Amino acid sequence: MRKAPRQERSRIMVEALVDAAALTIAEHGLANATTNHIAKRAGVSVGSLYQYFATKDAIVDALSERMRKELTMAVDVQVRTLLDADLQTLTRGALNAVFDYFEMHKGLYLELARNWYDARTMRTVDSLERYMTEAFRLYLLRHHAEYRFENLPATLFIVFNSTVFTGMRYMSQPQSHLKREDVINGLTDMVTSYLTQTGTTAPPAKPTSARKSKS
Amino acid sequence: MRKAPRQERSRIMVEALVDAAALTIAEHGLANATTNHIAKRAGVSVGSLYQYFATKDAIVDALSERMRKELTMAVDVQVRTLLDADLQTLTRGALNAVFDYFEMHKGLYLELARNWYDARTMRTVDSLERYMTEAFRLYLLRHHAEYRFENLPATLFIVFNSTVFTGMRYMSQPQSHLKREDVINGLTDMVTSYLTQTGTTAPPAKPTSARKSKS
Amino acid sequence: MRKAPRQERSRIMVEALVDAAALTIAEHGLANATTNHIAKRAGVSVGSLYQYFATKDAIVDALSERMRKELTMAVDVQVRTLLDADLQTLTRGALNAVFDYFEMHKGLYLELARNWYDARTMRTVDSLERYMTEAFRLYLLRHHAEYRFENLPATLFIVFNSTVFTGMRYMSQPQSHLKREDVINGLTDMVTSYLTQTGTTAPPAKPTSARKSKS
Amino acid sequence: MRKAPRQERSRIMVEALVDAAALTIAEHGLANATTNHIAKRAGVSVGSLYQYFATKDAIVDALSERMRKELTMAVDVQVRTLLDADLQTLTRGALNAVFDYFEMHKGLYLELARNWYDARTMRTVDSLERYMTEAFRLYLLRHHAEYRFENLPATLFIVFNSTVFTGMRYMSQPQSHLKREDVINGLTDMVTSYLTQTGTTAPPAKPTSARKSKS
DNA sequence: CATGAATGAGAGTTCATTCAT
DNA sequence: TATGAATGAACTCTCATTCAT
Repeated sequence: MRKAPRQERSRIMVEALVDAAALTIAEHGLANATTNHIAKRAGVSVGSLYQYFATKDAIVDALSERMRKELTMAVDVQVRTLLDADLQTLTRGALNAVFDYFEMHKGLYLELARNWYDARTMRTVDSLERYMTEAFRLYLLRHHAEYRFENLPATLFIVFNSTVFTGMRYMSQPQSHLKREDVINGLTDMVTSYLTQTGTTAPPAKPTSARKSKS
Repeated sequence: MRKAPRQERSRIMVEALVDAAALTIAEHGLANATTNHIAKRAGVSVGSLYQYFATKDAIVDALSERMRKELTMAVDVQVRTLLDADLQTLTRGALNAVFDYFEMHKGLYLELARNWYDARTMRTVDSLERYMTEAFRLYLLRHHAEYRFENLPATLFIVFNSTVFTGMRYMSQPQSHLKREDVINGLTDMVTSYLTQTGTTAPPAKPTSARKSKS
Repeated sequence: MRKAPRQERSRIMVEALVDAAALTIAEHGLANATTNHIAKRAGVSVGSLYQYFATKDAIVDALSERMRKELTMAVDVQVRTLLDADLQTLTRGALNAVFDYFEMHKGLYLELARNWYDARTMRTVDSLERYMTEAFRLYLLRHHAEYRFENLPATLFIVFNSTVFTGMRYMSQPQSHLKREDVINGLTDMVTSYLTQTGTTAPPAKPTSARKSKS
Repeated sequence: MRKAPRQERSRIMVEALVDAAALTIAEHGLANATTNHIAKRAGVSVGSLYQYFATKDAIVDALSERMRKELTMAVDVQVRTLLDADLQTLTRGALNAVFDYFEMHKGLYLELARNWYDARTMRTVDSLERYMTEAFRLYLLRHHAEYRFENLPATLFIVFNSTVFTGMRYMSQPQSHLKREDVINGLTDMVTSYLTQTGTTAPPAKPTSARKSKS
């Protein structure tokens, strides 16, 4: 089966290197993961590493990208399955998918997640947010009879970040006195009640901007 | 007692160094901020820096600590003032305090916030969370007639992290198409509706794993 | 098996670095010999130095070790050859070997010798002492008809240190008004007369310094 | 008694600093004793230290010098007392004086002694050697009927260095299996037998390299 | 293409020395 | 004079990156 020799080999090498990067970062932390560590772990020389990645950052980027793809896929599966379920079920499903994914790679991508805000990973977060937001938007549109929003982008931004970061923080703690189930339940409740609420947004009844939100 | 002798001078130097650290970190990022950069920015020599801080980490710790104190204080003022207000007003007040604080130091502490999960800053986050959680708990107890919770710790964990991280993410973006007001309103709504909801927590009425849920 | 591959190159580099260390230490003194100096003198970068030695101390250790091996070997040759010679001949032979060795590397290891007492080189001295002591002990046992000692360990300790340090001091002086031959002769006489003496050890006949020594 | 204010104060300060240097060096080792340590230990500021000593080395020099003076004095007392005693008694007396001195300051000057060969302390050793050599020479001259030497300088050089360095090495060891008494006795015997021997110096009666030293 | 020895700028930290108070 | 905060050159060691083999 000696087809696709070049490209195939190359792809395998890249995968192996990203794997090694994941392991090394998980073990030593992002800051202490050296290119030599990674190369050795991948069973190749540093020289080879630089044949496939121009820069150390390029590897981390690739790892972020892979994480993004996998996470997206994991959520996507849930969302497709639950497109017709009610909001609560969908939310819980999506959250469970995310929690599962992180737990599956226990600590593997966690260190990466910890550096979430690195310029490097910023792109990845943005991309992830775009996808999730879009998915959620589609769901909401499909159920437009039930939900109506004044400011959909803001709502989605809030829902995405609240759930993702709270989940990430939960899983970042060595051990928590909270049970995973409770966190997921809480988040689900919060999101559900937020999205299905009947009323009252906007400025406080300060001097009473008196929005008679009959809408 | 001459004017501002020993201790005063020392305090000023420490402040200057922490300021410089904040600036330098904001500009170069936490990882690339060197002790020499910081010292130079503070207008002193590295030697002086090490006269006041035993270690590079010690400076970052000091900066974290300062941020924690200031943020805590900013929120504390709001909370005390609004102890008798309704939940929505209180939430909005607290959120505004946090947003104001960060905007006041625009980018100053932001880079620090970005590295939120560093082992170093972890302590600070924990401490902040403890404070905020306690404040919120007191408020809720004072209004126990109105609110009742099954799992208060989980609820508070979720509220704290959702608001803080969403706010932080919002302000981390160079520019957003969302208006600050919208984000604050959204968060406020979400928290309010979550805490005042009437029902339904817990496992979905999943007919699956055969929970005898008659639903 | 190409010519001198991995291991050979590595061995050469190590040798070159130890050589450079010897030169640098001889020139600047142990305390002022920096890793950068040593690397530069060896014609390589600091990085390379640290590829072969984990620590600055590791180089000095290697240098000490080399000195120990060479010195031991030099003396060993003499001792084996002269095992059946008389004590005077053996002593002179051993001393000449040591003097030759140091003169051969004129000043090369001298600075190292000067720091003889460094914790670092202490081990080396101890090892050297053990070897020489053992060699001498074997010689004495072989000639037990002629020599008899009350306190052999003490005797050997004295002989070893007296000859070695006196020799070292002699060679440490930029120039001396004494001739090498005279020093060696003197030491030989001293050792010989000490080991072949007939009598009188131990505390002086303290009470009554009136030692009946008719001599 | 307010006489000699300037000079007296100055002398006291110098003493205090040298004392502090001795303690600090004994505790931290010569290489790790900083001027700040020494000044603090002396209860003054670094600035003051530099008022009395131009350089860090100057303090070490002063300490060496003091050691030299004290050691010389200690030996001098013995030598004067024993000028008419026999050689063995004199030697033992001198050795005991040296051993006592070092033991009295257990470890205080030991670290300094360890660095005996430092350019810095070289002078001191030389001076000490000159004194001891001279004292011994006087003794020998006084007893010229008994002792006669072909090469007095070489003999004295050997005796001085053998005894001093062997003694120093003995006391440098954390603990030795040899008893102080045995070492002193051995050295005494060695010196005595060396100086009172009847014959045979010079090249071995080697028939070998065939130097027909008729010359 | 693979290798891994070599590079060297740069990081954190120390400490002898100075000088304004 | 005494002080001790300030200095900054120098040190050890690291690691992303290159290039001869």
